[in-house]
Amino acid sequence: MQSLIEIQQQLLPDLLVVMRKRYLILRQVMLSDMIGRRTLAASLDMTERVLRAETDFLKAQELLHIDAAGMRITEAGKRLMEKMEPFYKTMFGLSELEERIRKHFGLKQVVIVTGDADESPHTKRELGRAGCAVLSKAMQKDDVIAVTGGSTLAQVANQLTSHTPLKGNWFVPARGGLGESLDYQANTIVSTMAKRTGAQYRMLHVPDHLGEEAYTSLMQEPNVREIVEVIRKARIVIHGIGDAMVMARRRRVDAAVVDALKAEGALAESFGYYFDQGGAVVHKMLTVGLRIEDIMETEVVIAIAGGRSKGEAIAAVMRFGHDDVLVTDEAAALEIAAIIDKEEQTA
Amino acid sequence: MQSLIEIQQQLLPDLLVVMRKRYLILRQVMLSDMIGRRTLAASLDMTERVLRAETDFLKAQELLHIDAAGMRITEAGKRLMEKMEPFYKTMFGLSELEERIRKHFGLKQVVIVTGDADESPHTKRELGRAGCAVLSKAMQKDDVIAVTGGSTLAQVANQLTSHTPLKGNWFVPARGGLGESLDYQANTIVSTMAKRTGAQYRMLHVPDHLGEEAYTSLMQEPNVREIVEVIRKARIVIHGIGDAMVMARRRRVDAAVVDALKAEGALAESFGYYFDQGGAVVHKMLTVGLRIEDIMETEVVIAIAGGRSKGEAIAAVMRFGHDDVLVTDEAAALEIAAIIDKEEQTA
DNA sequence: GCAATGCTGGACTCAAAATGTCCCACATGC
DNA sequence: GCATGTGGGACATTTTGAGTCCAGCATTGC
Repeated sequence: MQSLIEIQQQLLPDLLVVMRKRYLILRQVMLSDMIGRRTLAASLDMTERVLRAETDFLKAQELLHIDAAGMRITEAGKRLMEKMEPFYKTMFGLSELEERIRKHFGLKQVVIVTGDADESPHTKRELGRAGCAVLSKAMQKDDVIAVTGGSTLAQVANQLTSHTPLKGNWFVPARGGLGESLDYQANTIVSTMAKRTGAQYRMLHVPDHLGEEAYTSLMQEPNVREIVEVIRKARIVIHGIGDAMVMARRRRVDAAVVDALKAEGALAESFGYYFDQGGAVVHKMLTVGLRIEDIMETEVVIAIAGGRSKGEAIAAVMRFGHDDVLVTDEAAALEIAAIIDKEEQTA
Repeated sequence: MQSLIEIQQQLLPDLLVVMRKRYLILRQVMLSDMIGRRTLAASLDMTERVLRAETDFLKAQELLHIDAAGMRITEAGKRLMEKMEPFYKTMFGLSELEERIRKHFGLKQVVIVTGDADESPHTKRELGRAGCAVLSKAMQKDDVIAVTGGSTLAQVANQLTSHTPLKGNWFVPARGGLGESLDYQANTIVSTMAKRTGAQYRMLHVPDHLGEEAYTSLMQEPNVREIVEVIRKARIVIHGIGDAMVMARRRRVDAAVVDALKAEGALAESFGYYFDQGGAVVHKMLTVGLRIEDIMETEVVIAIAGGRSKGEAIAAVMRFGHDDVLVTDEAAALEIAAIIDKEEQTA
């Protein structure tokens, strides 16, 4: 059964979307006994016209009965609902999760792939693939796309393709270099992405973490300045999310700062900033790269991260509230949902 | 699994059509090893442009590899085909049958509903439903629709509906009265159909079978003449199909004629004519109703009949070659397919 | 019995997607 | 090197989809 769904997903990706839509309409009608089009549209968050097209269809299938008094479900419709019950969760569980998380954080879109990126490399690859799809859709002509480092972003870079090379697009690193391995450096990822899509790119050959003095002098450099200006006006940002402590270690932040982070409850790290549980920035660093105020003005901010262990960190960054799209995996999504649950209970 | 497919067939028949289309493209590409767009379009009976839209999609899904030399299926595509194999028949078996029969008899459309009308009243009802759908789609403004008698047509009549009453349409009986029960009389059916759709109707109060003398004198009658003229210019004809001997008995044809029919190999009866295995008319009767030459000029001829026992008769009438649409059931369709098989083997 | 409300379905407009048609540059095999 | 067949770009046109209103009708509450 699962296998049939997988096949169908490949052959017509929006099958489940349509199916879910029709199912929800039918269910809502069933629960409402008798209901009008406008009321139904409102309760399902659809425009009247779209709903109408669907109800016309369901009527033609004789799953719905429509007359001047309103709509009600037919016997055949009820039977269909019953038969569908056992499939619902496997089929739409993820869509349900996506919608839940999307609404809770006020995002534009949430994409969840099956599995746990912590455990399976396959899931990590799928995560990358999903990220590519989202990014490709967001890209337009002559865009500047700022990219962070990390293994997940590297995964995205390795799978990015473009049918038609758009020379007008620029990939730039969001921040300077970290102490990470070369493969996961923002610079490396940026160059891979550009090469794979036939786009242009610029690198930022500067350490990410700087003292005030170094910062001022670097920003005097014309060629640094120039690229930084490009970075700060990026229309799209795509970034990973990490655990605060893990990242601090990887960045070789000194012990005093680590203690400070701990004290302030830093949970997550993303594009160089540290966030606490409530999504507040607990640690700011002077950077030549993308600053928090740039992010706030970026048109499309895409977060991509997966794995059960990252759930908490992802929730923290989402709460920060300036992301538009979240790409994650099932394990992380379930963690996030649990956090939402807990919060809603105490509230 | 079976059940999931049934659900989908109800909830998204439109998407399954798309799915089949994509499957067939992929299969054809696989079988052809490497093939070009135009060649492929020709072998699949599609226009180049729609095929292109589909191949672009399949390429994006990485199921198809396209380069300057042509297209070939990818590894992922092959795997998909394999995984799909076991589902294909349950999902598209009927579509396949439809297409096969359609092509063989050169019809415009074939519709097959599941089941056997001989055995299950439910299938008979479904047959009627499908007939309604076809008829509704064919009807235009100010059409004249000629209708024959029979239980299947009665079933159609009882389920016909119209969203908007079109006063301009006329339903007329194709032929005069038979010795059948009132419910199955063409006149009765015509009146039901007209009432249910808000259309007009005329009846033909004349016995179907006439001697030459009676014919001539009846045709002198102005009011008979008038309605006969309307009948003969019908744009749509919808008719049932019966077994020749059963119909002859029901019509109380005299023994001599029955023997003649037998001798000539009459197999099927439809709109008052008897057909042999090859679709040739073996018995002509003088009629005030629709004549064979009128049928030949009718724009839309719809045949509707089901049940395993009718398979042979349906095939015979189809071979006659002036039908455009056939609505039948699975059992009859399988019979028809078997007949086609046999014939193709001897050929 | 009547007014008010809520319902569907038709109509219209506008935008977007699908489709039919050509043509060009290019690979490939003869 | 030529003929054939390939994908892909371009563009006009048709079809479809969607937003918005409103008329006509049934039901309900008074």
